[in-house]
Amino acid sequence: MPRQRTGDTRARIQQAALDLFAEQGLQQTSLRDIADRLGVTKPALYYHFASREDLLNSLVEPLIADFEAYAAAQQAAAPIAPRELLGSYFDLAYRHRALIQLAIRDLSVLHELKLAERFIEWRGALAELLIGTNPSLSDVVRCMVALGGLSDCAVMLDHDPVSELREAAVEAAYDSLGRP
Amino acid sequence: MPRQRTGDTRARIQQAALDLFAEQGLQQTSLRDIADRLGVTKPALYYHFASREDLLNSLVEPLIADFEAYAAAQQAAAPIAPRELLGSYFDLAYRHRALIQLAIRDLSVLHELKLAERFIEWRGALAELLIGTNPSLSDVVRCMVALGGLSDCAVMLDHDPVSELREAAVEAAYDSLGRP
DNA sequence: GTCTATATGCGGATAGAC
DNA sequence: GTCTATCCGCATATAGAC
Repeated sequence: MPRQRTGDTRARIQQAALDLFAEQGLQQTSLRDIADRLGVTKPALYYHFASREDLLNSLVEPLIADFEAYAAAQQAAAPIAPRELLGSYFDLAYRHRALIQLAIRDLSVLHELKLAERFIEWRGALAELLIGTNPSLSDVVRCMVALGGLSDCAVMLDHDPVSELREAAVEAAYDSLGRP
Repeated sequence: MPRQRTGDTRARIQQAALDLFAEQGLQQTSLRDIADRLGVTKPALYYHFASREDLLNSLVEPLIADFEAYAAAQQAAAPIAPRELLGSYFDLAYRHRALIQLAIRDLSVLHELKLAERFIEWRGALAELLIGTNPSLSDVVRCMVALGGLSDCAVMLDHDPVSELREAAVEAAYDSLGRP
């Protein structure tokens, strides 16, 4: 098949960046690495992105939008059955597993992209839907085990069949909540 | 109080390094940062450590030794009641929470320190004690939620009273295993 | 859109004086 | 034990030709 006509360079840069980040980490990947992978020179990248940070932001924007919308939707739909919330949270994490894997592998990404506070916000909102506004220490612990476990599984076991993985993860997370 | 007489510079460097790593991440902390914090110059550090890597290794050695000994001891003592294993694993993680926090915040630390394979080994050994040698996907998932949740709690909720935290975390982890 | 050439700064690391 | 001075390499980023 023929190469696409034009305008795909920006997207190719983004894909090369994601690939390299996954292979060797974000901090360890320079603009030179990205340019080399594409067979162009560094300055070429600056035609498509104003700076390294600009490139990074363009990669994370979709995730931010999706998480933001998800948190808002869940809050609007409250109260929700725990199992349902856990399931949709698994789906969300699975959908963005590539970037989350990156963030897990190198959490300082969160700081570099100023995502840390947002993540805490989103997580807090979900936790409130699960365990209310005045949780005991035990509630907080169970919630952390449940939500943390879900994203861990979605990200680290993604070579297994999704549907089975989802079911097993939701079940384990639900059990960790300790409901009778 | 008077400054300590001598010989504490090495330890002061290590402490400054740990503080800065916790504040701004390992990759983002240069030898210059460390030297500045102590009010000395970079070359001074090289009198006490052969290289940056040498400094890093000196920080992680105690953790390695402790984990190695723990994994061996647990394997030797098999079979162990799950609750007991989860509890002692919590204690281990809590004991080393400063460094684990670092590793969690920036997993590439594990690669930089060649700790990744060891961690997988240790975790695998513990998992085997919990779920045997031929686990189903559901077993693997539950085990990941349980062990991951324990260390998450030990590290991220360490401002709460330890004994209560430990009890709650072990209980949540045990429940996530789904034993009847 | 992509190139060559270059500016500028910071990283780890060493030599050698005090 | 700590300093000043310095080397080297690689990072991001820009100027200006094609």
